[in-house]
Amino acid sequence: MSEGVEWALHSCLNLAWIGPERAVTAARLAAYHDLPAAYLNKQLQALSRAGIVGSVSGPKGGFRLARPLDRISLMDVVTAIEGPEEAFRCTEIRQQGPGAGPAGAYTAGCAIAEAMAKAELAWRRELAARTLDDVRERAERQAPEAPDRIRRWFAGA
Amino acid sequence: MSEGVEWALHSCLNLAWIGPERAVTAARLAAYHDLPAAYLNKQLQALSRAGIVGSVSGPKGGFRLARPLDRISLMDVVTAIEGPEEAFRCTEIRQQGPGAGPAGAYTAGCAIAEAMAKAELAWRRELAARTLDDVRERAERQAPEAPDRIRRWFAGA
DNA sequence: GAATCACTACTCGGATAGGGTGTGTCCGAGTATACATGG
DNA sequence: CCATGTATACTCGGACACACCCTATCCGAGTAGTGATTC
Repeated sequence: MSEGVEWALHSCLNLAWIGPERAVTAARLAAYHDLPAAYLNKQLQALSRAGIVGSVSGPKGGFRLARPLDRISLMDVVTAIEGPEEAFRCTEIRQQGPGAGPAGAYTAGCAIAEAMAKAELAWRRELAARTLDDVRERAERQAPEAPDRIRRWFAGA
Repeated sequence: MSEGVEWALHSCLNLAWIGPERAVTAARLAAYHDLPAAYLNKQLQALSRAGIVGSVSGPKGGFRLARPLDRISLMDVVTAIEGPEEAFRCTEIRQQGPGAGPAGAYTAGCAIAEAMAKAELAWRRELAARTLDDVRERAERQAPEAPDRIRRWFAGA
């Protein structure tokens, strides 16, 4: 899985802790975790296209969350970065070569593809059920001082 | 996900239908679905290393299943081809840059990584629960004539 | 003094190179078969 | 005729190129602020 997913998730949480009052630039979000600024910008663009964050150009510009954390699921972020394609894609090799049966015999779906799709569905269901607010809550329970530290750092120079 | 997974799964089912009496060469398995023989051979090697299939060299050589289908899970095949690494790997960017808190503050796991790992666990659990024999049964119910057709083709020239 | 306008500085957005992993191919190591040879 | 040794053909196994996508970077489009200019 793309590394950008991890960056996007952390950045969303940071944006939430900073608050929606002012926009934060990609460069600043990147500096906070020592990430390449231009590349993080690319990931944030993807989040923007997906409607997860809003963006404004120019001075005082930057990114901010487009909706509250409890309305953003892990699935939303993963889909925004990785795309909507399934990990396992059936290429219907059963219909290729001498192994292909009579035409029209393949009305039923490939049993292998179905089994793989079912497993992937379980994964997606789990991701869709967990919102970023759940993650935030757990993170704050583990490190209660983190939100303040983050807010202060981003408020400073 | 690697395309080899699909090939490996179909090949395992084909091997089961052919029967354990004689070994089948990678070239023949590949020809059945019009796949590049040398590359399918590579995937079968991975299955061999994982102990899913057995291999013998020389004339009359080839591959055959190392154990019955009901003792081979989808997870086994995926792990054999893709490797044991998790799809989402946490690089602990929360400990990088100015955002890093005091040393020793990170005894608890990253909440993001935990949530992603839980989803992936659901996926793995589903794959581990489904055996190739389940898939075979469903496939035979959808196309009852397929096993005979496969057996005949591999028996022929 | 206030309004208008041009200028500047700053940020996102997409277009542009580089590297690593999957994809595809090739040749050598090893073995069962077939055949020639000798008893 | 039977046993033995040898040559041979065939297959797996790993080493070797190629391609595509992720990673990383740069420059242009657009905007808010600032200052000068004019009424």
